[in-house]
Amino acid sequence: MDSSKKNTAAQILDSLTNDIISGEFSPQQKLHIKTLKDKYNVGTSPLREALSQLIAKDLVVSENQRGFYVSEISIDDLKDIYQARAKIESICIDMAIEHGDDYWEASIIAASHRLNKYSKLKNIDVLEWQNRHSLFHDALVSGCKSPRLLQIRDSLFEKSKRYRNLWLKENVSNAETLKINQNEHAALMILALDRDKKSISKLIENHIMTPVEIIKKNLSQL
Amino acid sequence: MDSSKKNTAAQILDSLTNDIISGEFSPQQKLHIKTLKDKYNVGTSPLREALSQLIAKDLVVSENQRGFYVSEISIDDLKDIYQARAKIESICIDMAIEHGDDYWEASIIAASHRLNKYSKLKNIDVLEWQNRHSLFHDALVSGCKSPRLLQIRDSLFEKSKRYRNLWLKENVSNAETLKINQNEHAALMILALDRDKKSISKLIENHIMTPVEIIKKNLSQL
DNA sequence: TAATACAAAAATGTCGACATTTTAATACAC
DNA sequence: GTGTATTAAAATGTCGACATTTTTGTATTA
Repeated sequence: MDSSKKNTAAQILDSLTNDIISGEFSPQQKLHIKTLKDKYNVGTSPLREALSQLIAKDLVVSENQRGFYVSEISIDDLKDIYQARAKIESICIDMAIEHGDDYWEASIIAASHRLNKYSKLKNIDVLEWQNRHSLFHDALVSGCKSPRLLQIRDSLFEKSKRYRNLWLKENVSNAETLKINQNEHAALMILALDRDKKSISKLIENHIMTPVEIIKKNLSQL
Repeated sequence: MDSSKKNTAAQILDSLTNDIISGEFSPQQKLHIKTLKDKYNVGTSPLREALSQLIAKDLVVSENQRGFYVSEISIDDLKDIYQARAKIESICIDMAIEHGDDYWEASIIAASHRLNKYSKLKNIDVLEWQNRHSLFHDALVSGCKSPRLLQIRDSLFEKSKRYRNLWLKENVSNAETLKINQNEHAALMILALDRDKKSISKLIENHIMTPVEIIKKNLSQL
């Protein structure tokens, strides 16, 4: 573990980030200083430092003298985040196609294979599937050499997890949608290797926007 | 002033942000806690909270037990930021063209007029020109209804200011480049009103990338 | 002279205390 | 009973102190 090298503030930042994204703390929930101090066994300073960073990451909001709250979620925000993700992902892939070399192509083929094999299993562990799924999409954009754009991509993905997780609490992916999903992945790989910017741009935007409607339904039932 | 409503941490955040972007603190400069406490007349907690947020904003980096440093700048980073800005701006304008209404169009025309009039003056105050320039570009993207994308746009612009300001220290815009610049602005307006996505996309990317070469030269002389 | 070891100084990161503000609980008036 | 004022309780935000780590400076040795 390199968490031993991290200071208390950085450790709590990780914990808090995780607890917010996973939904352990609900949207708009008040985050009492005292409660958090007890929960994580820390003092005031590192806790507030972590909260400060969460404010900058839009996961927490605060009002002077009125404390901290988990930032709210909404259908509008859900759509906005996924829309932004779709656009950014499209740019990253576009740049990857421009700059990607043989290693980039190979990493896509490899990641696709790993995802494919696992998707055909009978009992799919959702976590493992998600992992391979993420790595496939990472491979697609890995040819994009812009650290800033990739960082923006990561940050938006992290934010989208809040919605995804809230949804996964009650849902497990079913076979039919999974199949459609896999077909899209196969198409994405082919278009990437063909360096077909225009087609892949449309496909990736649709691909990313797909979950929105489903999450939207489940979200409005809360 | 509503800074009276802000707590100490938020106030120092503003000051520090400004002092880093303006170049008062140099890239990679060490930020001693003690020195900053004296400079801003504050205690440890709010100062460290502000620094924590600056870390999240990539303006400051820190290593455990080794303190805080102004994050470095480089030609690679310069290019990356401007490239990212160009892509994001292009998306925002694209979405603005899709969703913009009469008010959007009118605001572009108005902002263009204000920028035009001022650009023709003999003695141009750089700050005022920059202000009108920003407002013109803001008007172009204002039809884009995505808060997240606009937020990303702002954040990238803020980061780019570090390079721009470092450069402005020694340079004043000259008449020739200003004229070319103005022609591009005129073209941008026309293309926006014509809703010509494809053309405006190329133009805005070039327009944003223009300063890079000039800044690059000045930067390598430091 | 260079390299290492040791001691002193400086700097970081964490804590708990305290002043201030907000929230709640209670009493009072209408 | 409703609404307002008052008081008590709880929570926030800031500070300075302190333990720990890093850095600097000096002396020692090869």
